[in-house]
Amino acid sequence: MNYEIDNLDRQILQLLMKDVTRAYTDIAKELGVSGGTIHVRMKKLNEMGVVKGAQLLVNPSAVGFDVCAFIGVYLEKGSEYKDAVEQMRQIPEIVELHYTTGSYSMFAKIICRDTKHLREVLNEKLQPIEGVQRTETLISLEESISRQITIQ
Amino acid sequence: MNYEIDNLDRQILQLLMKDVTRAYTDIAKELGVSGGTIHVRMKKLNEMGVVKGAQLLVNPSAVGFDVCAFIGVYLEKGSEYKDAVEQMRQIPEIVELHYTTGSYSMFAKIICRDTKHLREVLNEKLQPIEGVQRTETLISLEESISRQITIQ
DNA sequence: GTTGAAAAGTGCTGCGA
DNA sequence: TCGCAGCACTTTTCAAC
Repeated sequence: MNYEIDNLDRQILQLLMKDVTRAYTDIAKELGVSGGTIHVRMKKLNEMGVVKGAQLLVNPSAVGFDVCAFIGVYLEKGSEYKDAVEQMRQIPEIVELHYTTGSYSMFAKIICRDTKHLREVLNEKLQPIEGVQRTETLISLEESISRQITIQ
Repeated sequence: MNYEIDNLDRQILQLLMKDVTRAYTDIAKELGVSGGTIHVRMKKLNEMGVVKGAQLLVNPSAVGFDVCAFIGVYLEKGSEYKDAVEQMRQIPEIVELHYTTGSYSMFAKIICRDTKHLREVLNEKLQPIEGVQRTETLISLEESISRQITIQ
């Protein structure tokens, strides 16, 4: 199951990352291969875990989630990381969690309805987690860029 | 064009956020309405900008992008923000950029091939931008959680 | 591994309630 | 405004190269 991604794979991915609704036959035409080939490649990329499906892009503020924030978490000991992750997984407001270098032990991205909701999550859900010493909050006032990587 | 999102809309969004490949007719069955209704609602949500299409989920490390980092950027003056954003938009490695409260002026998420690539982006692309005083880098050693918000 | 066409399923549009 | 049915399109599959 180890397969090197070739240039055709990368081209397919790049085109689909730009517009995932595009038809395979259309992509096939642009790249000069048949629609079946695109299908076979995408199936392989899915099975390999290179592609993890697709995601609906929803504007959070349009559904009532107006506050985006980043939380730096200090743990008492780094070894408590695994337990803390499991507990943070139970907090649906956390959309990203990273184990990072630097002064923080962990770094989370969190999306809430409003500042009151954010305070509730911080005080009632995050801070009570065992091993969490303190947190630092960065509130995003504006998301100026949001896009995917360019793979070639 | 101002329309309140009702409960049916939220249910449709929640189901599609979990699995965007799911057929409208299938969702219709679960929610007890017709397939046409789902289509009308999704069309409305698209026109309203609540839904901004879909995105292919690619595992960055599988395509050779192994380093994910967060960069806190200090600007000399906050007023230089707009110009700086425009220049940072030209850096494809930056996938997210936020204007934040706290000690940083801006906060960026960046995805690179390796640490050498990261250093190049920092030294040759980011630091030379006018108004950028200094930067702080947090490297993500592991992304433990990555998901979407739960809207109800 | 790629191709081309056939088969199955889906999204989309118009009409009726 | 919502639900139903037909049409066009796409994905998927498969045998052959």
